[in-house]
Amino acid sequence: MSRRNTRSGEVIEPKVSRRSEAARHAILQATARLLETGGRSFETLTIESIAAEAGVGKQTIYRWWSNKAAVVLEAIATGHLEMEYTSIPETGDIDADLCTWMDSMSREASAEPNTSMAEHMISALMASDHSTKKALSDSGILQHPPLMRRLHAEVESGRLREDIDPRAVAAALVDPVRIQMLTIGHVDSEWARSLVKAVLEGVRTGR
Amino acid sequence: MSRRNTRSGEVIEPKVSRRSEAARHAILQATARLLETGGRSFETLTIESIAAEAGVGKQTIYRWWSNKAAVVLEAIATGHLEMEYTSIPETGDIDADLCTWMDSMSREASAEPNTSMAEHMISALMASDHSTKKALSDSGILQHPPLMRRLHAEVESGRLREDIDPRAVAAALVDPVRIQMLTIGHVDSEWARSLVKAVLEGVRTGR
Amino acid sequence: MSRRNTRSGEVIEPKVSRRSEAARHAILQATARLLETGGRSFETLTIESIAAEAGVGKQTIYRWWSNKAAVVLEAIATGHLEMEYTSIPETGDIDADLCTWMDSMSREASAEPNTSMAEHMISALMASDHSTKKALSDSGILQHPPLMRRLHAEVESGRLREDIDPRAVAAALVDPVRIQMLTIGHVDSEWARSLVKAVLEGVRTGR
Amino acid sequence: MSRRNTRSGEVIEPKVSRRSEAARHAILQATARLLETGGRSFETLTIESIAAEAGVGKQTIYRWWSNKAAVVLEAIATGHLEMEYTSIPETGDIDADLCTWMDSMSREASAEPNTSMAEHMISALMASDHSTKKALSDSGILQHPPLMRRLHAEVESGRLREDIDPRAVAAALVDPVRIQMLTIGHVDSEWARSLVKAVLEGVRTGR
DNA sequence: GCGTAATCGAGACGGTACGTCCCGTCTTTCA
DNA sequence: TGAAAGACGGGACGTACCGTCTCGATTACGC
Repeated sequence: MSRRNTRSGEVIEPKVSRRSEAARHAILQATARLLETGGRSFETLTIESIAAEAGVGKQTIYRWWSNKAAVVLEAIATGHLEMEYTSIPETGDIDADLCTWMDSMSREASAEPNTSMAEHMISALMASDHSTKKALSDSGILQHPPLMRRLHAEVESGRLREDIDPRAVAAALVDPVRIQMLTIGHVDSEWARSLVKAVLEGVRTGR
Repeated sequence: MSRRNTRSGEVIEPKVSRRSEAARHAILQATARLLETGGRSFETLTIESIAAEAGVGKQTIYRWWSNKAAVVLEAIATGHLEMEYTSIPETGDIDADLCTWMDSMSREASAEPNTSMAEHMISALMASDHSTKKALSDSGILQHPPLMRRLHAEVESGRLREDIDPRAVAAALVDPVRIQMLTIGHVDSEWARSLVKAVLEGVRTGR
Repeated sequence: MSRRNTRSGEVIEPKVSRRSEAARHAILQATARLLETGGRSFETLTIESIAAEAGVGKQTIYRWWSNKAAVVLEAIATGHLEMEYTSIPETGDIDADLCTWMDSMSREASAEPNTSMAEHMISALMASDHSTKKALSDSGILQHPPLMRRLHAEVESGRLREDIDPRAVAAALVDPVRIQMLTIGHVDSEWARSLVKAVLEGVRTGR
Repeated sequence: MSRRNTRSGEVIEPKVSRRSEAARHAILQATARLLETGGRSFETLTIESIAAEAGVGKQTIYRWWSNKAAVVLEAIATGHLEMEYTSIPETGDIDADLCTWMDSMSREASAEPNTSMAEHMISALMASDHSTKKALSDSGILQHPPLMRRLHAEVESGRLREDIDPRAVAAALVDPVRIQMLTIGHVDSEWARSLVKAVLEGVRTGR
């Protein structure tokens, strides 16, 4: 009964992918809404709640995403779910700026624990398969863009060395704070000061 | 919590805690077994599987722990579930030692992803309530003891500054790697080299 | 951890089967309610609707019954779901009585089609496995008790032969009507008259 | 239903029914194939499986039939799905012939239960709407043609009465067996003998 | 050493969510 | 424009666990 040949006999790949953009959008939107204002964390977010919020059948989600991690990460990648970066003060004193910035991050996290975007993203990434991880890491979202910008600016004005990968420097500054907040929930000011000092001045002696 | 009064009016500390040490041990043991060789990650680990594996009623778990995170963390704290720390080479060249160490960590993680103890522990900590977090963080397990030992040794031999909190230094070295492995699954050698350089030498110019 | 031995060393069968009679009752009750007054036929009856109506978890149904047919049949067998038999007039004229009885059955079925108990039961039986069928057939419910009673009475008063299995006679009278109503939805009076005549007088000639 | 007018005002019979005979055939064929050798019963038969088996879009089925019952019944009515009637022996002894015939039916049903054509047809009829039922019942397929033929032959040769509707007699013989097999799955020989005796000789005494 | 009360194993219970299967409708593309 | 393909919103499936509960049986203590 079925045919898919041209007159000339070749088999043609169907155009297909009649995927509904409306449904896709509704799903990502709903995911963002639930995580941002629906009182859901990544763990308590469910496929069913997304489907309900989006007015969509569950199957429509399962058809295009392998699990909720994939949905959340796509919501992040597409900007439906916006990352919130604590802004870094710009007094010119990089030491002080980084310390106050870390304190701010800690304070914000303490205010409403277990609901930060970073937390959602890390949970989602941990639950993802390799290819999904790759895609998002390439996007650079993990690198804390505001910090990267500041580091680049400092390098350009000659206050920071240019022979060290700024991505590594950013990681050295931000990841300890992230881990601290994920696991302990807050950051000690004194500890933060040491961290900043170590990265800026180096810990090796005798130079 | 409950106290009983004798006829004579004194308040007596209840002997209580007829808690079965055998059951407690069996539960922590089973938890360790499931996570280490049972093919379970923290997410797929269930209270029911622990109870079954331990030959214990579910209630016995719920009676003494508030959730599976608490069980896992106690298993870690008591050593039933042993943390595995990639050992740091000791060639005397701290730069090279840290770089090869990071490469080793990456290689091990790539070998069997999503099953490292660190991952289980972070998941468990994220799922815990505040007091449980506090208790474990105080134990120092998060600080990577081998690295702390090495840093202390270097400080003592005068090769590293002693005016910087070594816990912060350890975090600056190990947490970026942890985050990288949690989220991306592996660590780039070049990036690791930059990280080590930054922390050891500092990124500030013109000193 | 687990033990189940007496002091004397024998292994004891646990008393168990702590099955909740309340739940069992609620489920059968709910099933009956839905079929009788809930506008549900066997096909449109769902396990979920039963569970909801009974205020019970789905698992509690699946734990004790293999499918909805088993639930329905148990509801019938235990009397939670009562069979409704059109009553047979008793004018003494067995021919006329049976004919009016058949007409009544047809009229009732036409009134509200697809909802008679007989229909539910046949559907349920068709969907059952062998052992369940056996159990219910042994109960005699399929044999139309009022008709059986009448036939026995007629035999005793000598108006019907006693050398023929009354169960077969009942079947010869009632099953054609049932099939007719299941498949066509009503019964033709003339056809019914022929049926009664055939069974009462026999169709063989020359006796 | 729709008509078109030409410019010249004449009413033209629409060509209509651009319905694809090939599709129609493929659908009925597929239905038959699935029920006969595809291991599907009426309940487990799905529109989607028919469409897939026929290489046809689902819509093509829904366009022309109201539900799967209608498809199945049309497959029966058009002979795509052939009814299988156990043949009646012809020894001349009508009593014995009917009894052995019933035994054969029972034996066949026991061989592979839940898959007989009769079962499929009854299920389909139960699920149909009134008009569909009417159409099929008028076709006479329900009356077991081989039995009807035999009864007519017996009447013609004067061995059976001609003043009783043979359709009712056929029903009295075959429907109890059908019900028995639908619900219990087999037929007891002794019971069958009684059934035949009752219908042939009648159950009334004293004539 | 005897009664009593906490703890134990077992697992049923009311629930929530899972991921799958179909339903019947709708939309797109092709011949 | 009919038919194939199949995405869509929806509803039910049967399963896995949740955290609570009840049930004897088994201690270990205080009298």
